[in-house]
Amino acid sequence: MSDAPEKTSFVEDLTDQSDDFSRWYNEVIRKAQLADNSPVKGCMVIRPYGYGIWENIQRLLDKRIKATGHQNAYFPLLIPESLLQLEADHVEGFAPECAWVTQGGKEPLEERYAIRPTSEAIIGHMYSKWIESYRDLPLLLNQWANVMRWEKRTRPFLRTSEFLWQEGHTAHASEQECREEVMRMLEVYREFVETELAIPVHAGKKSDAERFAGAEDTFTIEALMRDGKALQAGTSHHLGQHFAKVFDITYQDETGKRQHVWQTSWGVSTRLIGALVMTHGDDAGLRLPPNVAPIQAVIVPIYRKPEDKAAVLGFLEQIKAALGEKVRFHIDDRDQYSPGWKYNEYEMRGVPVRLEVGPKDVANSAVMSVRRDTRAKESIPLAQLPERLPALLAEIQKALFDQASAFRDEKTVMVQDLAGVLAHFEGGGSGFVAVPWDGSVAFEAEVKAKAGATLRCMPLDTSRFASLEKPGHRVALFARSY
RNA sequence: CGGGGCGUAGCGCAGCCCGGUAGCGCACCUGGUUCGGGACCAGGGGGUCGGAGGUUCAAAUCCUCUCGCCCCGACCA
Repeated sequence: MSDAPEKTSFVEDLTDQSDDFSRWYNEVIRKAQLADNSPVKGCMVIRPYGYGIWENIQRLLDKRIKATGHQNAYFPLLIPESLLQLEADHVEGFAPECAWVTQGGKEPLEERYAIRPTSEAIIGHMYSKWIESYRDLPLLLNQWANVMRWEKRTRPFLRTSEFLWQEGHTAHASEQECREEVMRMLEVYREFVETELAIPVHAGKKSDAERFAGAEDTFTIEALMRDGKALQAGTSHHLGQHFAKVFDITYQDETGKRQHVWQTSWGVSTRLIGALVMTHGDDAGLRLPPNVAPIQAVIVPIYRKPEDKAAVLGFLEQIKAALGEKVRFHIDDRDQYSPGWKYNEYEMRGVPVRLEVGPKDVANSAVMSVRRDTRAKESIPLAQLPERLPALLAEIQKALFDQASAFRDEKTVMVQDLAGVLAHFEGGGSGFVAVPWDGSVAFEAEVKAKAGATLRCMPLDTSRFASLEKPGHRVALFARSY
């Protein structure tokens, strides 16, 4: 082992990231069994391992959504066309990518239904019935659901025709309260994504050009993938009173006056799984952050002789008892695969820690742990395992975040003007380019036309961009993106 | 939706140009030996060539249409 030639990858048959990042991405998703293509265009099947990540995302985010006062509910999949059309910008934004139900059984429908591309319309309609008094506000609902957008170009997790997400929809009595909610949920997303997914993000405001269809303001968290492209990882929208006016969502205030509510909506989707893959993955495959990894530690028993097998399997019982519910572990005792095969398999699937248990370990009453991220080995005495393993997982979680942060910072450059932005991208640069921006639409359009990069956001935290401060300007981050 | 590429066994590919009804590697099954970084030997199963139509005595191979996937672009979580 230690005297063997240093290999950067033990995995065969996986394209290197540097050779073809897209291909690497598709292969990892397929080989790690996160998802598979289905017979329906742009629709993937999320396999148990991929869905396990989603379940962990759901669990950890749902806790935060509830902790901030929201309740879950469920609204219908189908939205009558007339409802969707009420908000002009909204329908203009989404109609081109709606799938329509036009027939029920053998009868054509009187009015066609859109398969929801998002639920503002149907929820707005219901809110108008439920909200009467200031005492009914704020109304804070969230739903976990699937939505469908007829995308021209799809990619597993990043852009699928059908995807899973949560969408929060809230109604408030005042604009200020509404804006506070928008920022509160943006912060929930930022904290969640950085803490649980170990993905550093820039939280900021979208430009008018990049805003959500029908929103007054859109805020976003922007992550950076290993290939230098940005990915919008979550959004929080200030909807103002647009939807309230068209859906007639009003309440009587303390003085008996009729007022329109102020609304927000916010969501993250299964795209986060794609972000996870592209933020942490390496040439050997996935590297999952322990907090969301379906399997945090895989135990590989090793034995040769029958008496070794009995001893090892007996020792595994002690390990199981010691670990209990402390970590999500899996014992791979399949006989048809060699230990070496299993090492490679679980590294490719991104399991954070591998625990090797062979005769030597049994003799020492210890297990040999190997980190996925660094391949660092450490023998852990059984007695210390219940303490040491969770600590090790926490170290890996932090290491992945630190590594991604360092990469992101290294790939964030500062320039002073439009020429600087163009020079960066035309010179083959990638990543984020921070620049003082006066709000000029022409500036934004030129970057898009010449460099293929868009304004990802105007970061809220500009502390790191102090050198770009300029009167009448805001710092803007440009990047090529997914 | 525009440009390009590709659909042959579960996966990766060859065969197609010069029609004669499929082959390789891995995977899979059985038996045995193995097992601390993708083990080895022997035996075995599996496809009618994305789909539809056409040309032909004969089509994976030629023609038309269609569906899907990948890459680049425009649009978007």
